[in-house]
Amino acid sequence: MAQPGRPRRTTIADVARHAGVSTTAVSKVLRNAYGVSPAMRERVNAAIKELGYRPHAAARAMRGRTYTIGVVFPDLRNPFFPDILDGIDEQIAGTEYQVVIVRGGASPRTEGRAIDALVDRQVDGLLMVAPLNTRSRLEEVARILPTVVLGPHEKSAAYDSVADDDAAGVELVMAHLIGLGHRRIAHIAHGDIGRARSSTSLQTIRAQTYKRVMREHGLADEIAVATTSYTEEGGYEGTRELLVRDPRPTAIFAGADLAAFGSLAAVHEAGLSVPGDVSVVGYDDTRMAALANISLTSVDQDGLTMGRTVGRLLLERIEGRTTSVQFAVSPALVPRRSTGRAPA
Amino acid sequence: MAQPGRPRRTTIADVARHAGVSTTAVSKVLRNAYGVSPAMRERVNAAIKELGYRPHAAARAMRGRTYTIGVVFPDLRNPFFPDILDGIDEQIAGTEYQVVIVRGGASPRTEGRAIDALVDRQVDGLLMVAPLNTRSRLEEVARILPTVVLGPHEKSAAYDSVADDDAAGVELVMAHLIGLGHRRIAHIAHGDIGRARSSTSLQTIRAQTYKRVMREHGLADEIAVATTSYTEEGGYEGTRELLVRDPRPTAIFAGADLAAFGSLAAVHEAGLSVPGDVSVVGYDDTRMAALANISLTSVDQDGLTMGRTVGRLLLERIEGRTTSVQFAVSPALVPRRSTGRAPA
DNA sequence: TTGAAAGCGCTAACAG
DNA sequence: CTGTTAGCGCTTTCAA
Repeated sequence: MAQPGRPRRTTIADVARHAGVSTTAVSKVLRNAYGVSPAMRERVNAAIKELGYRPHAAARAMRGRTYTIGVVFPDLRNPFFPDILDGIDEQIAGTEYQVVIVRGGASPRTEGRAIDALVDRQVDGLLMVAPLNTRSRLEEVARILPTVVLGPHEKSAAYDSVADDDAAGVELVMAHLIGLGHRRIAHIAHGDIGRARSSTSLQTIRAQTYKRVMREHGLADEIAVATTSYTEEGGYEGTRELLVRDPRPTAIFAGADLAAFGSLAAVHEAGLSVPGDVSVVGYDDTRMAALANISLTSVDQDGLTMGRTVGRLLLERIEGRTTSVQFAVSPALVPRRSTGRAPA
Repeated sequence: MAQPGRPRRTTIADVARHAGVSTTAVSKVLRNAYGVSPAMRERVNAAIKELGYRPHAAARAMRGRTYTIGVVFPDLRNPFFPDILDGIDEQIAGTEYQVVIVRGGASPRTEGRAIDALVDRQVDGLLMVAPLNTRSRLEEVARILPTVVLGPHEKSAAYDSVADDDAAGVELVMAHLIGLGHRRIAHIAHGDIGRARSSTSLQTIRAQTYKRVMREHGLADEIAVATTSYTEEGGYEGTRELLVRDPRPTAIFAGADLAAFGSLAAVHEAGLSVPGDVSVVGYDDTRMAALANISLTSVDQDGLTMGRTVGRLLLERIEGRTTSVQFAVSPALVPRRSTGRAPA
């Protein structure tokens, strides 16, 4: 693995020699630690610049921090996720921290390996997005390192959580559809594979709220759920399944934009028009939803704000906060042309 | 940062004590190194399992490898990127390696910082996807660690490269459109900001090939390029710009699906039909392109194969290969309903 | 085949 | 305010 002629890295010893000071002095300057004279600081910084010194992360990790924040995403296809990263980056800009992303995959097992990998690499903070692992597994990790969980509606003493108020979001959607005269409203859900305590997952809350609102409006008999996944394929398959019902639904509420895109495709393929025959609603308000030819009614859960909040909480925990906090972000309905009055 | 009561990690010393052997022995077992008796191997493995030992990555990094492969993506919104990761993961499955992803951002400066961050963290291998930094900067990095570059058509002695045969892909698109009778074919390009040697970047090659084919067919006067970016916004803005031309183009070839989605939106917004008034073509053949209501003609560059190739090359280099190799992946045209005969 | 011991580059007591 | 020094957990000579 050693490249031929691979140059030795510059170390703090080199910097110290160059500046005519001790390695301790260099270390202190690097960490902005207490007790360095301005003169020394200047000399050290000059030497650092001259030698092009960069701290060796592994060596730092042996004693202190890695200045690394690990983020576990279930997958990278959801266009909503980059917004979260933008928010985090905004918060850590100006700090020495670096965000690294790993994919958790679709099962608790692969996700567990991703978590282990980050723990082994001594990240200073961990963000779990829509985790599949059990709450107790997450708490175990949170005891080892500062952890924030995004998605599930959980109050844990061990980690912070940030979540969209999914119940409120779904209520907005349902009020919108019911207000347009729809009664046969179907839902596309994301299967809660493998997660032991699923009652707090965002997908479960969305599905449960859908059912509750249907019942509250005397539409219990019209409840129709296709449980697939929050992906294009999931939305497509789920919609095909729902459209064969007789009478067929006049509105389809997909739990995520990605699924709604698949849903739109299936509706068109069935020779039906949107919203003339079927209204379609998504969730996430991704950029694609706003495009003129898609114009998908969706729920904006403001990923940027979520990301900012996550970033801030993580930095706070890294700095020593041990009390746990929860944040709920209020969603907003963004009505577009994919929803209209129910057909007569 | 230390969590209260944070449990000390199990180390090889613990394992060694538990198994009644030396730490050297444990280390050797962990690395499948030469010179351990089966009996000892077994005892050590048993102790590892019992104690739930996991190697400390930073400590390993001080002497040997980190078992980490770093990937730098310009952004995470391009739905083509996850395919690449799938291919890599397939190759490294079964090894101890872990892929970590960092975002390089839209400028050479932010991308440079991302590279530095991975170098500081001693990754064992680096994949640069569609890099913005100069070739010489990449070669500098490649001298430090095994590097593969995906996207640009460059032959470097320092790193391996994998690229789509973009010229061939564009020729397929152009032949398709010209075969349908189009003459006023416009192109949406991605601005090559900041990259010193841009002649090898995939976006430049796509744009250059477009121009060349136009000239070869006596359509030099019809060349129309809107240089924005390979994003929804870029495609939207670029198309609006192109549609005001008089006479307007009958076909728009966007350099990426993401841009093509924006293009479709702009065409619809202008009250024009696809492909009746304007044909639209993308590049990447993402999942969304295949959806029934989008049905975008596109070019499949097989991200999965690219990812597999990248993964294999990286492992080879980590294992010691120092000669440089180049791979070109042949693209295929996937005609769909977004293209049709040119209007009379 | 096995183990003792010397670092890798950095941080954090602790002394001066 | 500054420097000396002892490790962090692992890999790797080098002897036994």
